[in-house]
Amino acid sequence: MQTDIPKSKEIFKGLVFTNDERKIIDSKFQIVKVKKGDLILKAGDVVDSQYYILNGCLRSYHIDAHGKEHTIQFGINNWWISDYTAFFSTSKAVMTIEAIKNATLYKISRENLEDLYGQFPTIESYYRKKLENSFTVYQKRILAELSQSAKERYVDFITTYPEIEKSVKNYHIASYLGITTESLSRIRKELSK
Amino acid sequence: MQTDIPKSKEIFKGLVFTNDERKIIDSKFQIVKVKKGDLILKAGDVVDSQYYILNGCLRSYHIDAHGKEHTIQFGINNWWISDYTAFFSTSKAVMTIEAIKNATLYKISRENLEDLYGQFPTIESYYRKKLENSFTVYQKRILAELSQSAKERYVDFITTYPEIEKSVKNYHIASYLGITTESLSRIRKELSK
DNA sequence: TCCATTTATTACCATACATCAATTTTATAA
DNA sequence: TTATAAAATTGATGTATGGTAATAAATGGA
Repeated sequence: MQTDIPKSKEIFKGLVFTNDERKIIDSKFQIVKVKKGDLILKAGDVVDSQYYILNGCLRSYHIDAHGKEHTIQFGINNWWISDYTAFFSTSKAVMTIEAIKNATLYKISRENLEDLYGQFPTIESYYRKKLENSFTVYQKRILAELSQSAKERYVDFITTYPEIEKSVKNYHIASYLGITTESLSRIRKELSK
Repeated sequence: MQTDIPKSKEIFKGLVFTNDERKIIDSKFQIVKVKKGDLILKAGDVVDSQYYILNGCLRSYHIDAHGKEHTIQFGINNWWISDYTAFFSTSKAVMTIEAIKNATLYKISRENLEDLYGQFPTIESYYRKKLENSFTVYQKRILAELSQSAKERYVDFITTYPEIEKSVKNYHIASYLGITTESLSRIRKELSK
């Protein structure tokens, strides 16, 4: 049995709320349990929610015109995941989100999130920082793709995200780095020397 | 002589303010005129401002470990530019920002911007949307780098940003696409057939 | 534990883009 | 307008990564 920690305590770790406030916040999130292989979102879907990952592992990927998968994001413990492009613009999903391992998620709808923004400025500020941080991560990734070799990007990846490396397949990492699984295999061989 | 349009009318085109409010807002921005070749920010600088581009053309670029330049962003008419990674985190700049053409900018400091956030929720919301939009643009660029050839990315670039193409050199575009100027030249030859 | 399936590796060859070194074209300033 | 510098192009060659196919290793279910 899991101790019944309020969702708000898990999600908004740094923020302080009264018990009454926690009740309001907790009521906006819905627990979703998914099994390995499940898709929580498919390209073309309407995206009206985002997900806090309590545990497990997921990835969001795009399938290009040639049918190839490109991983945009992995998500583990304490991360958020969604198709944010679609979520922000209320357009249809271009990403698919798949559970790589069984996972427990807290789902919140755009509507409920906007309610929280209105009631709790600290929550709005929390999401703003999250967005600023994602922006920074994306910019670093663009620079890495422009300036580094596949080997360098792989070493950076496993150094920066050792926890993710444990949970995902090499072909997932390859699709994140933008190389084939064969090339990644050759890189790994090189590095093992 | 230029008609004296309030800065706030240029910058926050969709938003409605009273004359008194406009005075407050306008007082937070400072006009900066730069000449072709000027740098408004250098790698290593403290970044405490961002810039609205009234006219002209700028680019922000990163110089990698091998001394190569990688353009992250171009900015023209009505765009914003800064080293946002540094601006958000109050860390030192990793980007250099250069005027490609003479330009007129409206500069706002982090402090003044936060004042405006406090006084005008619509301004805070304006910047949030801007950030969401940049996030989306970055994600598209990551996907393009992962899934498209240099030729495809070049065609997309000149189709999406015809105004920018007019103002910048081919080697600027090459550094944005992540290829050499020689490769871009070959791609252009191919396309002209 | 064993079999079936998934995942990773390897070899061989192909291709996109990089590098280097001219050379030509275009822009700029005296 | 001419001289000079900056930018773009071209050719020859190198290299990183891709594609295909076969095999090996690891994983997971009966």
